[in-house]
Amino acid sequence: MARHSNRSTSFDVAALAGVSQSAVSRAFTPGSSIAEETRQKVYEAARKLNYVPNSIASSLTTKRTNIVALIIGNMANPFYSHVLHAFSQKLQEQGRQVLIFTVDPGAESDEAILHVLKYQVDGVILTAAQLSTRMTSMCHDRGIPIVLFNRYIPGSDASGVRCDNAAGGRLIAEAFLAAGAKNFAMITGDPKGSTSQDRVRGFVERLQEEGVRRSDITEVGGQSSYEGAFNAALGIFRDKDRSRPEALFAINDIMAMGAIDALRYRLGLRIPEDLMVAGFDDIPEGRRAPYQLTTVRQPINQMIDATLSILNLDDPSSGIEPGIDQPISGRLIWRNTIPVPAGHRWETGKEEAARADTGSSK
Amino acid sequence: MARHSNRSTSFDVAALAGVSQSAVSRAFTPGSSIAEETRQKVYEAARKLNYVPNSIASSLTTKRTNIVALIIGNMANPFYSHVLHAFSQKLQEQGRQVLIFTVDPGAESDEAILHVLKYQVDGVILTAAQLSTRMTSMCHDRGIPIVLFNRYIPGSDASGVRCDNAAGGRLIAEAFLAAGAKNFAMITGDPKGSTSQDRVRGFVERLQEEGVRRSDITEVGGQSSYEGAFNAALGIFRDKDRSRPEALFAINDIMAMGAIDALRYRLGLRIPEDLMVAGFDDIPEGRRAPYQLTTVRQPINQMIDATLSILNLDDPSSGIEPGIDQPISGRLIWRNTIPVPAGHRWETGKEEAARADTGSSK
DNA sequence: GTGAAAGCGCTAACAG
DNA sequence: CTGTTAGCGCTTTCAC
Repeated sequence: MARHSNRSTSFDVAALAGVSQSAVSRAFTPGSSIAEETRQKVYEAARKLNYVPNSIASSLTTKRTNIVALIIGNMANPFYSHVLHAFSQKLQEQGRQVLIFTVDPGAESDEAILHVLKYQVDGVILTAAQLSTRMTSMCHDRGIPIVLFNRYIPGSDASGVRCDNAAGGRLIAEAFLAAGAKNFAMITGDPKGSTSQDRVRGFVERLQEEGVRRSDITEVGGQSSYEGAFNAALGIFRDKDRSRPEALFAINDIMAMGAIDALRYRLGLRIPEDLMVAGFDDIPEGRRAPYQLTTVRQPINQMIDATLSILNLDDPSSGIEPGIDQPISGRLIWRNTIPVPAGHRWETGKEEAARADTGSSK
Repeated sequence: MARHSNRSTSFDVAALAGVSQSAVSRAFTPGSSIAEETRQKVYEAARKLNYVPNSIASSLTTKRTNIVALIIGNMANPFYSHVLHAFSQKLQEQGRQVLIFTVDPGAESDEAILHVLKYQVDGVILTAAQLSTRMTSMCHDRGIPIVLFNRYIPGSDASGVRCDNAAGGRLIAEAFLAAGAKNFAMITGDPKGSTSQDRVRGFVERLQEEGVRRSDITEVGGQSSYEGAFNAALGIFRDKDRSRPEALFAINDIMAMGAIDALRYRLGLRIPEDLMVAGFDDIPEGRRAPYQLTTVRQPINQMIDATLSILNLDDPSSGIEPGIDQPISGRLIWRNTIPVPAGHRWETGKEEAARADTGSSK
């Protein structure tokens, strides 16, 4: 049987129901004026023919595909697979679907954008990937709203939604300081990405305010991955020349997990006794028993809502706002990879609180 | 600025280039007969106008959207996020994109299919979700190929690609037996899913062949999730009435990880000394230092290739094959959660071998 | 409330 | 090789 043999159209349904084709269209368009009686006739005919409206065809006239492109640069980091899941769910609830575009981590997504454009998507969300200003303006020109999730292009007119990464970096520095650390190490992510840069910057700034010298802060790249951080950690702590850091900040949780495993299983270090560690993101994986990671929570649901609201999918006539970029602040979640300083009263990151804004958004 | 203000069409390009509109169409259609010179003229005009062909419009005539629907029921299991990533990458290489449909784990995906149909996708891949035979035949009727990934509907005409789960279950049983276990426990997944059922069946069958009584095999549901298995493990091993199992089979790796953490961190058990554990899937996460999970590797790249080949996206005229269902066998990856039986020569699951077919498919 | 008719942006014969 | 001409399946005026 050849494909597309019997895909029935609104004309077929119209014929069967004894109405005009436009009546069929109306029957399936919420809010259009049609008598309940005719609508039922149409529905019955449609059911008989297994008719499903062709939304591709309708988008030709409506100029809306109900498809949102999600460009994602690092599916290996669970943080982003949770983000993807959350977006997909929320969008589905509004009758839209996510079209995925994967790009290599750290790669330019300019080429991807070109493909995105072909599909006439209603909006695009870009996460964990680079993008040139030229591309954002191409989207703007065609009236396609684009928002950078957890990323921004300095000096661009593209909107961005992100956690206040610099402030988060400061929070971690603060925690280390309170716990008495004097020597520090960082495992950084994508050196070109603003996310990693900002976290690093905040962290270092806060440390420097307390008189820590930059030379007392070791810095190694971990490629934003578990494996990369695993090796990076080995590199830092094997090096006998340096005085051993007492505190390690991995700029995201998945790297913190990799570092912790390397430290424990390869180097036999105890955490936090021998070394304190912190991450960033607060992915559910970091909350698990072996890690109990102290971290900064990204307010993911808030960020997603903000993204969707900037996209403003419901009102295509609204036009594109000039880029807005309001960082949302995260908060420190205190678990077990930094010793609680004596006499210090920290907000605890116990599970009651932990559920507040994270994970599934349902 | 209102959206869709200036999306230029092939007519605009044609006018600027001084050719007919069909020439523009040809210029962007690989393999169509057009003079190199005119093609260049068209390209130049297109560039000036920022023209990108509207693939939605073209699909109206070609009957191909270059979109493949992926219905996914359990994004929380890393196995499936790896699967998603792999599909997306491979499909992208062929110039196609993945449209995501998330359904609640274990839920019927019948409603999702209805939405899929609207988008006129070229094919659908269904993973970790239930589907009625009625829906598969609806797809068949309209000539949309559908393949069930790691799932099958007994007695259905839908094609399926899966690991030989029953055989895999037997492999685990075999390993436990070789290591001298006498009492067993299982943590199962979605009770309605064939995947969990088959793994359990193979496991139990093999055990029974060796004279193990069904009553010596404890069975608890773990909801296919880390957390579910964490709690399930606690339930099994807290119960003082039962003689404590010596071997625990979690029917997927993510549950094995949850169980291991519960056992170690809550109950203080050592693995494999106090209890041996095995999983299924061979997700990269299970290879990490804290787990070193003995498991059955799903030949994910083979499975993906098989799926794509059944979908046969390149040849829409071919018609849909009557359901085929050829399980691909997985192999046991021996790591550290089952003690290696003395004198037994097992194929080791060291990393050289581990890279053979798994993870990124690049 | 309903039908007729004109497109949406593109591809696919069909002549030339 | 190139232009002309029909549509693809649907939405949307516009009369009635």
